[in-house]
Amino acid sequence: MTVSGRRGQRPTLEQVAAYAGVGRGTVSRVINGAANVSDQTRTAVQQAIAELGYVPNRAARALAAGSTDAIALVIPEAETRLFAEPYFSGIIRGVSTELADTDMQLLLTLIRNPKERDRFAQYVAAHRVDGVLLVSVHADDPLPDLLERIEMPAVLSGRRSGDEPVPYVDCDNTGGAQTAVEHLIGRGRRAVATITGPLDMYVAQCRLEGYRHALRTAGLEEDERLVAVGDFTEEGGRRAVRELLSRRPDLDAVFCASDVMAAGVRAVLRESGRRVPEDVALVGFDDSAVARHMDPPLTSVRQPLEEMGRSMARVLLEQIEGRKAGRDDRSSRVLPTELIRRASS
Amino acid sequence: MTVSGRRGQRPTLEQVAAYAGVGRGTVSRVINGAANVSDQTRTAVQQAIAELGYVPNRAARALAAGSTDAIALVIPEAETRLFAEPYFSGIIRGVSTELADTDMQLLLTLIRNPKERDRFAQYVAAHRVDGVLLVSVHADDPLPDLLERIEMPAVLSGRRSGDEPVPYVDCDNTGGAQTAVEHLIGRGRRAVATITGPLDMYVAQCRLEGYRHALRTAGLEEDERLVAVGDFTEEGGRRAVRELLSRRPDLDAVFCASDVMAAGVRAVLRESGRRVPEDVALVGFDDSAVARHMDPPLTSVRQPLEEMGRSMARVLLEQIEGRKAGRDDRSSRVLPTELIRRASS
DNA sequence: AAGTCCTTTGGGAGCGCTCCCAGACGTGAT
DNA sequence: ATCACGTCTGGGAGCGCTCCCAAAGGACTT
Repeated sequence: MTVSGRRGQRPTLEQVAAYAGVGRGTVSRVINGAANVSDQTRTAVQQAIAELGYVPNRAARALAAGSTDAIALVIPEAETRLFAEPYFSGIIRGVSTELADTDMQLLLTLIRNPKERDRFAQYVAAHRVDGVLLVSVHADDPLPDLLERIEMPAVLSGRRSGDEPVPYVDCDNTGGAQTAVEHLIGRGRRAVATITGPLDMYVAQCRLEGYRHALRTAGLEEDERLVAVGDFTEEGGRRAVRELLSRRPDLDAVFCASDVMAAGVRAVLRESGRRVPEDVALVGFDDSAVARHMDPPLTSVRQPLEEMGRSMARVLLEQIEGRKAGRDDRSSRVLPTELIRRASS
Repeated sequence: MTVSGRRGQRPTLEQVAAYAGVGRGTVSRVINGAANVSDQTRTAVQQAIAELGYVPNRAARALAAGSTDAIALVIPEAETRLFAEPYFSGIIRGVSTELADTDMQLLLTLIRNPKERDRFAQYVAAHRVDGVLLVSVHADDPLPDLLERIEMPAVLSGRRSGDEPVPYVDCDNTGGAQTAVEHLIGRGRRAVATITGPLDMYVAQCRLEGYRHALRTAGLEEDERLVAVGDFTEEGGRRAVRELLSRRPDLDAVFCASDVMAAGVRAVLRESGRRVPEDVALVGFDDSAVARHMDPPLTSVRQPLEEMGRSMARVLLEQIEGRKAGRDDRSSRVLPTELIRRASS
């Protein structure tokens, strides 16, 4: 009899059991940390596992147990380019860190078009993953509702609206914006303008709300001519700031809802002969690479991306765990932001 | 009798077979595109699949077939921060694109420390994936050799040395550097300096070689005082350019082996009262976000990241396919770079 | 001494698929 | 009519695990 096993014959549960002189069930119990195993037996099994270098077969486990030990991280492709890169990799890093101690696998899925979305939807519906992490979904994305319907654990990064039904992890956009604007006011600026993101995005609404709140708190006038709607792109920032300058040429500070827009603003200010920060102070949002390398370096609101990633993973794992135990562990989290002060303000 | 199936009872192969009035084997054959199925039967089965919304169970398939339909993308954590971000996400995007038509899954693994590396090594040894994509491995990383030993298909992004034994996909670093320097010379610069990466990295050696080659071709002197060793960081760029300026205050161009170093160089040049590009022309490498947002925008050598990712996936899939068929399909690829001209040169 | 309960254990019965063998059927040659 | 050969098909065996039931044994009680 030759050893079968079509490739790199790894030991199986059965072999470990035989080696340790116990039954299959017992080894399984030891591996899965079930109670009801005597210390003596447990030790013997653990030794057998170590000596044989046994590693459970994931596919077999998944098949038998009906779970997959994998979660998917879904990233809409469009966002990847737009949102400054740190967002993307920061979140991944956090998620990965949190998963390192688990034996959950991280499945990366970029969704570029409706066809791929449908494919993923089907994939998820077939229960190929235990949970889903959705990065920066749009308000009209059908995926969250689909997941809800098939009772697939999910966590969003960011909210689609004020009363997001799906568990999420977000940063305190309102508070971050408010702090930024308070900072500008604290530096003596009085004509503080803002360039928002697209206002159909909740994140943009929040940052605008923070701006308004800061002005109100400081007792400053809220001049609508100081508010311009942008779209998170550099070109959008350019356009918006030109608008602002034409309406209120006396503005002495601009709070941009993203660093990328701030880069556009900076360029236009230079063209118009205004110095930063002497004539116009500038603050951005995201603390991206762009901010650090601008001239002068841009003060910006930092999101705790890595921590957000970790939280997302944690919240998702709890949800999965809870579902298994028949509970309903759904929670969300909002993390604080931090103002990174640089020379632009 | 109620329907069993512990969750969201998806149809199984068996049920499809019953529905179509054929045997299990036949359905399996249709799904896997095997020959020897009459058109009539095939059509009937396909219809049954469509009507029942059948999706094969991956775990079962993996268990029965001994393959996993998944490949791992491994990223050493250290690199994530260092290498400008576009690298990371560009490659991922390409890989993902190429995999979209396959039903291969992409597993993302960040490796932060030796412990995690060992864990991954074990994971791979247990054949939990069909292949591995390694992003920017160091010369002393034991992973490639391990993979070689256990005959696990693998592809590297970048080479560790001139005669890389493991299949790789790289960009033409030498050619890119050469083009960049030729461009500087073409603009009338004669004292062209370079700041290299750490010279124990092959990529740094190549870019230096390209620099040298361009000078030689143009018949310019190769003054060692015009070469400074950097480390791909901004601070390293600062230090290196100060060194260069002290040795050759008359330099009129600098080719930096990375954009990030160029950012440091730019700052030092400004401090020293030198204008870019009037006094000193500047070219970087990577075409990262930093390059676009520098003042003036930085001319830089672009790597076709997305295409590299696609190639990596393709090369790996061929290798996996080949191995299945008993062949040895190992190939590597070197892709061309492109000089993106901006105001800095 | 018999009964009760709890802890610990072994192993059967699948999970849903692929692989492969044997059988059914058809075609053409003898 | 018989045989050989090819094409197509059904279904058994098994992948390595988890789940769960029943049995074995020990500690107490009555």
